[in-house]
Amino acid sequence: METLLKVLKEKGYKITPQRIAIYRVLNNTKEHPSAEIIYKKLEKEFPTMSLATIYKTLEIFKKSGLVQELNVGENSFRYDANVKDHPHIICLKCNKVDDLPENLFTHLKDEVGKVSDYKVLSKQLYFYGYCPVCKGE
Amino acid sequence: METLLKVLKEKGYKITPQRIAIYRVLNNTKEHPSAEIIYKKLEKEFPTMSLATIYKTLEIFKKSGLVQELNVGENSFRYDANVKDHPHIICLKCNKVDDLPENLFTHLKDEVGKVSDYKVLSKQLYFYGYCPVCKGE
DNA sequence: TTTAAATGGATAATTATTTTCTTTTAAGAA
DNA sequence: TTCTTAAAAGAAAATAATTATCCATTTAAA
Repeated sequence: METLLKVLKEKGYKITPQRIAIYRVLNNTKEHPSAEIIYKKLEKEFPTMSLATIYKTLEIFKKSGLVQELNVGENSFRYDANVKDHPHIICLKCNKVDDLPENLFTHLKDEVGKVSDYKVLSKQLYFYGYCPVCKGE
Repeated sequence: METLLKVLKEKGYKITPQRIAIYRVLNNTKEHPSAEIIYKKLEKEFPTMSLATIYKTLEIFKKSGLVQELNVGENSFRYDANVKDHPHIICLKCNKVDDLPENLFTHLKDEVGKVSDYKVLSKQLYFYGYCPVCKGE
């Protein structure tokens, strides 16, 4: 949370209750919520906050490196306050999105650089299957 | 192309000029076009074809395993007639999407299965950077 | 050739996201 | 602490991609 305050100040953005709340939601969950979900989680505490504020805030967070945007193949984006480069795994039945260990596959970027002629900067790795709960059904 | 005819027949879908044309576009390109792009590529040949037809057809192709849908982080999907599980690399400047060799990283699914308690079925690997053209600028 | 079922095309409807505009607020200056 | 003001919030309208609906037409199987 100090991270949030420090970064916002650094970049010249104002520190507002809404921004703090949105960051808190993201920082306290492992579930990689969408804008809509964040909105619902905060509607009791901030009854007047609009979805536009969520989107604008997420945009700022993204630009500032405070969150990363995930594209797991749904019709909306999800957000993760863990900005370290780490893979995700998605349950095809319950649509849960879990983290995978960050140290898994750290070497892949270099290998791709060798075979591709691209200057490789980042990656997004998504695995799909059935989660521990759903695979038993 | 025989694949298309065989699969459609197998699954009980009718073979129509539009479907053949859409599959032809996808099968003859490496550029992973979106629905919109496919639409534009075919508008001379099929001036009356609507975008809805493209979307409906892509849905059928997807369900039938004739194409795969890519989610490279844009606001629209891209489509690939190469349904083999292979990684992609996206240029952050010109937005080109290239294929990476299929045999790269075939073992990853098993490794994830070991550490995750998921039953892992598939994966999507996206790398980001600058393409050979753009990296020189 | 016949005919039921599937498809295509036009259009309206959805859904996620972005923009616009007005009011409110955070943060530094006085 | 109060004042000032640019930035932010909120409401509502606008976009853009995608999906659904409806009906005339086409396809494929008998």
